[in-house]
Amino acid sequence: MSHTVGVREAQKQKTRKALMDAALVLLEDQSLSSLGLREVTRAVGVAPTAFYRHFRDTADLGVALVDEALGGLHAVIRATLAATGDSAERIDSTVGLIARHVHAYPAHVRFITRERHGGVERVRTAIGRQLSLFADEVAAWLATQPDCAAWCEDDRRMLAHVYVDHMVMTASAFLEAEPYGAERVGAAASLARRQLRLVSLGRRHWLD
Amino acid sequence: MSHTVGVREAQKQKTRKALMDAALVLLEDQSLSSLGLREVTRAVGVAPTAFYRHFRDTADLGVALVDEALGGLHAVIRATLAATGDSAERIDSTVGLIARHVHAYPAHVRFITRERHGGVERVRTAIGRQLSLFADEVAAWLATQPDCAAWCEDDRRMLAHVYVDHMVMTASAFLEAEPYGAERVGAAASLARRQLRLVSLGRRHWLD
DNA sequence: TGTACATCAGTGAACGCGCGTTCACTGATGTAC
DNA sequence: TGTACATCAGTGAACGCGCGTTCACTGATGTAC
Repeated sequence: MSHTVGVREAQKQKTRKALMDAALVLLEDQSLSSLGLREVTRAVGVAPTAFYRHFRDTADLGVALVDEALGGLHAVIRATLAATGDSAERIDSTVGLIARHVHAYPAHVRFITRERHGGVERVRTAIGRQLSLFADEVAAWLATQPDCAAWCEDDRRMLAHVYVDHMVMTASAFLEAEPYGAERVGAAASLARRQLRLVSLGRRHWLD
Repeated sequence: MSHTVGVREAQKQKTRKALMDAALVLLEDQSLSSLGLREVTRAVGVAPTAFYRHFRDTADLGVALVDEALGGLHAVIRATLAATGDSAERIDSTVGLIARHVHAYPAHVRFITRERHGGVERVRTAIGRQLSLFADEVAAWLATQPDCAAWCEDDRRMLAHVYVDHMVMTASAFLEAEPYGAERVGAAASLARRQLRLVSLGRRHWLD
């Protein structure tokens, strides 16, 4: 039942993707706020004016990058939450998942951590909205967990917030560790696991 | 014994400060990576070339802003750690302190959260170094606390890291809440306090 | 205290350059019959 | 299947503009005697 797109539309999507990929590379050592439209088209090998066929401006491209970077993670998060196992197993597999994701999509992760508090409002808002949706999903899942069922809604949101922030910070830590080799990546993983253990302990004794 | 600086040196420092203040204002809706030297001098009302009497480039100005924003906080942190009181009192006063600091220096706080993962390496490094020093101080203090004395050094650094990250995140949350009024600021404070309570509980049961 | 010289923060003109945006265009793809 | 017209992704020239950096300068402040 897949809709076959025409040759023209396929080529258009290909150029659009090329612009987004080139932007991600250029954003490795600058912020979106200083990214030039001509830089991006030059990197792709198209005329500067071609940019306007795809995006209104670089902020618009940034919003598209947010969707590409975070849009697909909702399913991953839901799957991670649905997984079974005791606390230690869940922590290990979650941290492993983050490590693999950062390794597979380093430029996307860098973009998100850089622009989360960056200088382009529309992009900051887009990232904030996605992270807020992640927190919603985690909070809804917490409501189904025996140990949190009795918590007030606000406290569950607080904890969900902690988990989401921790995920972003851990991804960022992995990114910083990568260039220094496996040892530093392992240290980042160990740090992340112990932090999650601390949170687990706090969670277990929240209603004491 | 205070050294009296000459008129010329005093005037130079005044211009330097004016450049830094103007930059902070301009950085409220852009990143350092796109801040122009001419923008800054225009805002101050000096010739573009005057900039070079104070800074090599805008990255250099950024590093100076990092020192201005974070350099003075070491004493504040040490004082906060040295304060007495039970866990709840300490949490309340710490969160209150952060709230007041953000209210007093919003532009500095925005600058730090924006550039912590921003596009200018030298500035990122300068911020990372300062935050790492904060973590050192917190870790050293934890070593003096009865409940953490038996922890391994790595675990104390982990917890110190959590406290420092939480401080930065809370400052950023206050900053985002401010324009929406006292209610949102109060919610941010409540969130921060409960997160610290969660950490306290985890800490108390770490060696169980 | 007064004088003669040195220092140096800030000036203003000039430069080459890349920027974002406009416009009319081209030619391959899509569509109707 | 073939033809005639419409669509539209990408082009290339042109524009005015602000950028970072250079340079020789000015004139107030500092210093030595």
